[in-house]
Amino acid sequence: METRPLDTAAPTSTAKRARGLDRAFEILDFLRDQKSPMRPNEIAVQIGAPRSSVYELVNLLLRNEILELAGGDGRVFLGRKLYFLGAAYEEQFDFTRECEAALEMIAHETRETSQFCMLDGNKYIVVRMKEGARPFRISSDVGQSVPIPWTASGRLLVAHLSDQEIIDFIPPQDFQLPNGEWLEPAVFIREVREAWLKGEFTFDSIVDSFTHCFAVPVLDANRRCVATLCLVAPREDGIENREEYLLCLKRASQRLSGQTSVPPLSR
Amino acid sequence: METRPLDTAAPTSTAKRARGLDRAFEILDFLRDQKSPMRPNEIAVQIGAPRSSVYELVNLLLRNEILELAGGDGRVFLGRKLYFLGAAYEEQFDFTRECEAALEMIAHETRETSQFCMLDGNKYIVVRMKEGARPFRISSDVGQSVPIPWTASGRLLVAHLSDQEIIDFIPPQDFQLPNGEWLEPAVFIREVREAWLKGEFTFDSIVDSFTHCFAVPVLDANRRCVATLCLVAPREDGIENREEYLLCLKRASQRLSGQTSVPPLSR
DNA sequence: AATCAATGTCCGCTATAATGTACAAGTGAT
DNA sequence: ATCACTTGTACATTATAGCGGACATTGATT
Repeated sequence: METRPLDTAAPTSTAKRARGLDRAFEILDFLRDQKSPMRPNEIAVQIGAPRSSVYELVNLLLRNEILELAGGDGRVFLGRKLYFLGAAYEEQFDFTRECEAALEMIAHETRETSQFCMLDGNKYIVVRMKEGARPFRISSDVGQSVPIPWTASGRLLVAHLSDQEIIDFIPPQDFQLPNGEWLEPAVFIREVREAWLKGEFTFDSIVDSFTHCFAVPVLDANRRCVATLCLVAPREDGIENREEYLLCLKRASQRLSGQTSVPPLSR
Repeated sequence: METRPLDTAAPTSTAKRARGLDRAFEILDFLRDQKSPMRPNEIAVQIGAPRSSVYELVNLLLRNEILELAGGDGRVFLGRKLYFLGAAYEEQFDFTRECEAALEMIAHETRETSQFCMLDGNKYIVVRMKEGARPFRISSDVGQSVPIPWTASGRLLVAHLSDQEIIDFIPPQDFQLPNGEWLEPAVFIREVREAWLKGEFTFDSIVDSFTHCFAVPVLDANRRCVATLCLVAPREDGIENREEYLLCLKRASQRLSGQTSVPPLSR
């Protein structure tokens, strides 16, 4: 019926005149990232957009209650309407309940921190998290965007793409790990394929130096990985209980997979 | 430092060429209302927008993951990104936790159904609800838009507006009650003023014929009504326990009011 | 077969939205 | 007092986004 040109979702930076809609969502994403109200001018500067455009868009978004004045001094932040729209999404694809139950179960059996993760555009994000029995400082907060190659889940979340698509999909600079080293895309892709075959991926976290990460895929009706369940454990614990932990994760993911309540992956 | 032109929020309907952004959010609101995936063509027809425009916008929104393919046959629905944005909003104005606690408390003390309500544009909506001990069919679902004059909470939610602003704000046809009768705007306004003075409004529901509704305001730091707590009880129960219920509601609202976690009302 | 309605695509026209630029006002440092 | 900087507003220009309308498919109904 159609085949989208596969625009790589990237808001394309080279365009001379950006489209209002794209700019608008760029603003929203930026605010989400900042996690705090900002002034239009500041937004314009930071996202590298013309001031006049940003002012106009911000006013439009305010009118629609997509943005709200917040924090005084003309600062704006994400608005109530987004909350309502998000709630409507959640209601339609009601994965949160089962998801919460799955995390609960994992946390109960393993006493470790467990997470439910997805892709947001071309980044990885933690959608829900359940702290383990002895909580320790986890590097990635809920809702924080993280480069895909930095994470165990990342190996599974792009498994439905071809090699070339993976290359095109992930921003090149995201292959630079937090320690400065570069991860060879070919190596990453090999890990992706292996992870998909085994239905799991585990490694010592790249982001910190004391945890071991486990990830297993959550599949939609078409057996595509739309999300992951993962588990973050202190390294010794992780190594020691490896098989038990993996089994637990897989049991949980099995229960989630294929449910109609899991949102399908487009394309 | 500035005074926004105060654009009266009206999405201006007379415009010849609608702005893409407005159309886009019109689509999103429409989908929220429908609560199910729809085809672009159908959307265009129902919201009375040019087909070509809607197709273009839908594609743009798909690219940004604001919409997702869902339900097959090219149907689209609200997308994951909206969920993420909504979550970010919720985190910033973290009223849900206290709110949930307040509802819990009310439900526990009264055994009746309690709700947390706000304005969504120029409509009333139930943001959260806690079913009472003996749940009965409540007319208004969570997330459903309802005309302001139909609800007890409506009397409080517009209390910060002047008479004229109230008239301008509420769509004229919303003064027609579900039974077909017209509520005189002047009468409504009088009720608004009284409700605000007493810090409460109660009446036999207009929407159904067997419940009595109680509403009390939740105030922000500027003492403006940004939300309401309300309680829906069978009529006899409502009349009988009137004072007790009101007291309970007011205690709960007191705890919520003025918290920084309550989102401020713009303008 | 023929007709009609519903759906998706394509393309040219033009109203207008995005932009650059100039201006004004406030703030703080020197 | 002067400069540098940040923030918000106003306006003219032009690239383009929204629109109308033609066309192609499909599937149901006659």
